[in-house]
Amino acid sequence: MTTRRDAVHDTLRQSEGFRSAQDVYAEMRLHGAKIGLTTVYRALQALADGGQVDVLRTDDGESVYRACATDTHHHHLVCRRCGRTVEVAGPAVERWAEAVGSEHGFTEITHTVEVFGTCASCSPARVG
Amino acid sequence: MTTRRDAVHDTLRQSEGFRSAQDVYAEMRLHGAKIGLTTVYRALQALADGGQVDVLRTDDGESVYRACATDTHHHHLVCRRCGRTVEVAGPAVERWAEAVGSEHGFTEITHTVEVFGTCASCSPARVG
DNA sequence: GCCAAAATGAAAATGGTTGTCAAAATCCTC
DNA sequence: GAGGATTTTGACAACCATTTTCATTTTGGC
Repeated sequence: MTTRRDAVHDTLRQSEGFRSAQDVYAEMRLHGAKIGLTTVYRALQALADGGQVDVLRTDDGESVYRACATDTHHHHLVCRRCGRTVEVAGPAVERWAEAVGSEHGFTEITHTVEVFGTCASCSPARVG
Repeated sequence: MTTRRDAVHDTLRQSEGFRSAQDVYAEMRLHGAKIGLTTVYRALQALADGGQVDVLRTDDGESVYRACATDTHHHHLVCRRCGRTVEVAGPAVERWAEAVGSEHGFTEITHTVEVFGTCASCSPARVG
């Protein structure tokens, strides 16, 4: 058996960064794995559910997964002109979110943070 | 009617938080506006493109828009079960966003923060 | 008024993700 | 080890937000 989940997890481990479910599926097929798309999705979800992989959404709304290597949670700084994205860490925000949540009796707190700005390359350029 | 874009922008201004394109569309129709879903999408994109509205993705991968408020800036703490919303201020976050932005050479920094959690009334203990 | 460019919108297409459900694999019980 | 319950799997359809298409309408200039 070796549940397909392990295979999926394995494939993800072999990848450097984040991969979409479709990517993982395609790669597994390339390697000759006999697996269905549905199963890949389910495996990924289960893995994410169990905390074995990290999930995040791309700007396209696509979910991408990464084998849990660095559990460093981070956010994105996005240039509103060129769309360039920089990954940023924000321990202060994490703490703030937690604090604000429990302060109001909320539990299982998660948060979404998006920082928009105009990057250096676009800033000096004339606007409009 | 000059451009439907103004109508869309207007509708968005009347909303407190983030609204999905579909929401905006539904609301406009309720108000009797004669507009198509396609146009709402296009207007929202143009608005976002011009920096008149902020965009972000929900956990569902749905795009939500908010008119650029220059008023009192605050964030929302949303219960993922009952949808209850609490407005919260986060000076620490504001500073963090600014710092992180300029640290990477970004200017005109804005940010969106949404905190999700389970409120006291919907505590996990009751989940069955 | 007329023509050209832009805007509009209804419907169809797109595409990632989820649901369905029957078949196959696995586990448990005897 | 056999038999049946349970879980997993996967092909395919269903979903649904978003995008594209394309013909029609509106806007603007002359």
